[in-house]
Amino acid sequence: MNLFADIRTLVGAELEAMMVEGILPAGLDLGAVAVEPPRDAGHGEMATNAAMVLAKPSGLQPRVIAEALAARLLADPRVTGAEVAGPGFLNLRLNPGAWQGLIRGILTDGDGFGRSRLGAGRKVNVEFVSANPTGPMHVAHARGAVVGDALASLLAYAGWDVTREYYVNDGGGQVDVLARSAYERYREAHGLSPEIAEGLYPGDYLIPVGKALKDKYGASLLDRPEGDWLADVRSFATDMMMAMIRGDLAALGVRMTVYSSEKALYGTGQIEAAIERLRALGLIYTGTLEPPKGKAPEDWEPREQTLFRSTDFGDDQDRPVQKADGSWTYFAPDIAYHYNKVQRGFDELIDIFGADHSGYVKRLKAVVGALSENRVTLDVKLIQLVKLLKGGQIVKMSKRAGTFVTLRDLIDEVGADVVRFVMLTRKNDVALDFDFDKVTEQSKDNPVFYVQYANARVNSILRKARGEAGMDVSDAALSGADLSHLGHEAELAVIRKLGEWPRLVEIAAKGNEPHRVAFYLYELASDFHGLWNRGNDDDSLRFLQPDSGVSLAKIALARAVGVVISAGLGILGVTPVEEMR
RNA sequence: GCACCCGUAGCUCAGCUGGAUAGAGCGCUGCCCUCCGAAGGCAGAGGUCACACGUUCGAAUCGUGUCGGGUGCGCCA
Repeated sequence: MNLFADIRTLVGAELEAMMVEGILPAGLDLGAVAVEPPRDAGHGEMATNAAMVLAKPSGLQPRVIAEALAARLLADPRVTGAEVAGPGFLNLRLNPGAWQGLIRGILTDGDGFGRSRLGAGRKVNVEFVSANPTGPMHVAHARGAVVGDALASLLAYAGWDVTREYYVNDGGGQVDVLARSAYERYREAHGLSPEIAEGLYPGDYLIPVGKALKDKYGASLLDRPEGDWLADVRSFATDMMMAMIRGDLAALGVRMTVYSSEKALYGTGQIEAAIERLRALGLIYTGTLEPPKGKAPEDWEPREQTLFRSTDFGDDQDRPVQKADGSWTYFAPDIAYHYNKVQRGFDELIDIFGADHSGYVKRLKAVVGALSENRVTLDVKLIQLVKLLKGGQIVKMSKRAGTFVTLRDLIDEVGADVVRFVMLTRKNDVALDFDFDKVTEQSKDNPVFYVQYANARVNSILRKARGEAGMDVSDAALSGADLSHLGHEAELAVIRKLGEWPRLVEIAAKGNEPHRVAFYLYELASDFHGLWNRGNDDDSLRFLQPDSGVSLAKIALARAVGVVISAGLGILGVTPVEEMR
């Protein structure tokens, strides 16, 4: 149920009829006609730009179209006002009954109110997190994890068939470093002093890996050349790291559908096949790159390499798929991996990357386009940095010094719900300040608290009605309420906000922008708190009334707010609280 | 040098495939409340949307250029 869509349908039908009747020229494209909430509520409840966008193609004055359309719309019982304003807007007022009916729709549909078929069941793959399996997740990963997870939920809610995927980078040099680091901890477990050389991972989290290696292999790996143990230790340590990361993700409430392995692509011919496919398209050649301008490496020497012609797609240079020694660069298995996703039948691919991967976007988009004959789109969301603040100070993080803040630390300190909500209070391409002091504060400054508090108030109303008044406040009972009691402007304002929810879901899903949900929830909570506060001055605006019929209608409104907040928080992966403590 | 992102109120940020007088929170000013419908409420001041040109009936939004900040740029992933 989507009132904006309903009215848009009405407007479209009337415009079609006007074309049939010759009032408008036939064959006009109505694609740009929109029905939206006006920016200023004083202008009305809904506005359409139909007259303005059709003025030019029809050769008519906007006012002429608008007035003709207005007269027709007024014939619909839902429309009680239609005024031409500004450059040609048509501002509509709706029968209060139409808005009140929305409440009944929300109570009937529950979580389904706002669900959309926009995605039309198209298959989308959201690849996110993909942290290297070399240590625990830290805050830099957390934001990408939350954004990816919420985006996936949003798209599912809006009608896409969503796969959540983690690409495990277990095939490169960094897992060899992991293995060597773990081996030193293995020696340590045998009472030898570890030699954590420059470049190895010094973190304590590898101590248990060393012990586990000792449990499994005893002393059999001691004093053996690297070649004897590297592969085994690598595989063992990688598995333990992935188990730890899965635990971190679970603690954050992030679900994955699939874990794909980079290593598994090697030796299967998939990399070669993907490269050959590109070669057939004329996009792979052997050549020598120019040294980078500006900052040329000191040891630069020209080498002949296998290159991908990404300059054809706007990249600033072609990109090597093979190193000078003939082995694959990271890019090569990634090509194969994206080819694999294309072959699995996805219609859309979304990659969530850290902002430091920005240089990687063009070549990947080029690869996906080329390997799918432009059937599959790739959208890359770059996640900007998170700056941690504590007591007004920036918390400095250094991977080398081992002083980075792990995701677990963060969750232990403020809770997964707070981490998730706060990470979604910015759009992804803007840096985010995460202020420990603010996010745990119980005040209006803290959006997490403010939204949760609204939901808690809804539950408080339901509890009281059930307890003190002994009312039946099941959704079935509430949807039978006489909603004409909800006629006050402050109440209608909340209802109108609720009416925007289905529209917002579609807008957010179209742009792959889950943060819009968080902002919407804040606004809805704000309107609801505003209505609640007015009850302090005006008894008739309180939710619990002496007249049980009136009470039922007002409780229905509160419950509808709770339904939408719960649905929204569900998309964000935040647990709605029943009660503030 | 090139590519990508950002530049909106004193501060932190929204701004819905281009729409009306550009919004919110904090901070500031004034009034009210401080009776658990508690963890404040109401109102007000405050902006050449970095700058210039262009497209359009209409630009914070699209295009080009300039300035400022961030990130990245073969043999790491």
